[in-house]
Amino acid sequence: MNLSLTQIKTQFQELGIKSTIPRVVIYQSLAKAMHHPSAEEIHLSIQKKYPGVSLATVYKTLDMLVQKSLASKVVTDEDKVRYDSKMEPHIHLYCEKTQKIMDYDDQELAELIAGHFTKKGITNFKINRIQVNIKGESKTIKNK
Amino acid sequence: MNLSLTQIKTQFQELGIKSTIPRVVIYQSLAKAMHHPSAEEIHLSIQKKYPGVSLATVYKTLDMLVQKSLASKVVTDEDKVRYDSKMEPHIHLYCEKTQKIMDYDDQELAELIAGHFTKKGITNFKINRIQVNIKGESKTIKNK
DNA sequence: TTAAAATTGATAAATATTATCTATTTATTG
DNA sequence: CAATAAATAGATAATATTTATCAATTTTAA
Ligand SMILES: [Mn+2]
Ligand SMILES: [Mn+2]
Ligand SMILES: [Zn+2]
Ligand SMILES: [Zn+2]
Repeated sequence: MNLSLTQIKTQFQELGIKSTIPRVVIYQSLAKAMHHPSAEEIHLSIQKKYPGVSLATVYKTLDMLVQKSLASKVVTDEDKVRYDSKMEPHIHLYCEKTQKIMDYDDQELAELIAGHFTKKGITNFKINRIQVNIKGESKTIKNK
Repeated sequence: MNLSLTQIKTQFQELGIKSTIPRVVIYQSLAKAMHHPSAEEIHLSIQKKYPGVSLATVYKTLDMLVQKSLASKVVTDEDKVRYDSKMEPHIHLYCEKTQKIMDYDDQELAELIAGHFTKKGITNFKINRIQVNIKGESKTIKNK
């Protein structure tokens, strides 16, 4: 999602988030990224245009965005958290060869699962969110 | 799962794993644990009976068990990997209040999802494993 | 413009995990 | 059972990621 600086400032204001250059730039970079970047990767991505922004600020801003529900954490087998600005429920495909994460939307499956738990809930547990993660291998088309 | 030392030794032999006291004890502790322990927790749990075993050995052994498919990693929002010796596919319930992980078996749901992807596969992706994680709150019965 | 409050960046500290390396242990052979 | 080669363990250093600290700067509102 390519968001303009003014779009982001407006969004921040609505949520009571104080607008600062680091915050806006970090959120813009995350929103544009399609690859579920880590804090380090976001820090690198803004280095050229905004060399002053520190890694600590990137971490603090990402935490804040998660708190405000503008982003979510994506954990993987690597010892490193990645972030996602796509907040609509969706499935993650983890490629075990490349470690890449792809988004996958499947409304039909979402409804299938939701329906299942509507009928047959879980005893003594209040469901807030159901995440489906699929591990496997992405087939690159251009081979052979 | 409560496994005896001889049971474990036999299992190791079958898989070509060299039997050592640390390895057997670490695997036994993991297999007995119901709470998806971290390396640190496993290290603590064996301290009394086997004070010599180092944390490095716990990490190395857990990696080996994952490699040999006797255990799997469980990642969470905490910056710490947890381990699971239950290798049959199952669902994890994450309590957002207590950070506890519970196992939940739902054969019906597993078949529902499997059936869905049999009919309607994912383009350019080979599915190896489907994990369903449910986040929410465990309702303790004894309140009120 | 001023001032209070929040945020930043520099840096130190904390955590979790991995690497290194020698001593010990294991499994195998005679 | 003793000897041996190979693998593993434990001690500890190093690495990687994330969090905490705190003075200086910036933001927002008055
Ligand atoms: Mn996900
Ligand atoms: Mn870490
Ligand atoms: Zn995503
Ligand atoms: Zn489990």
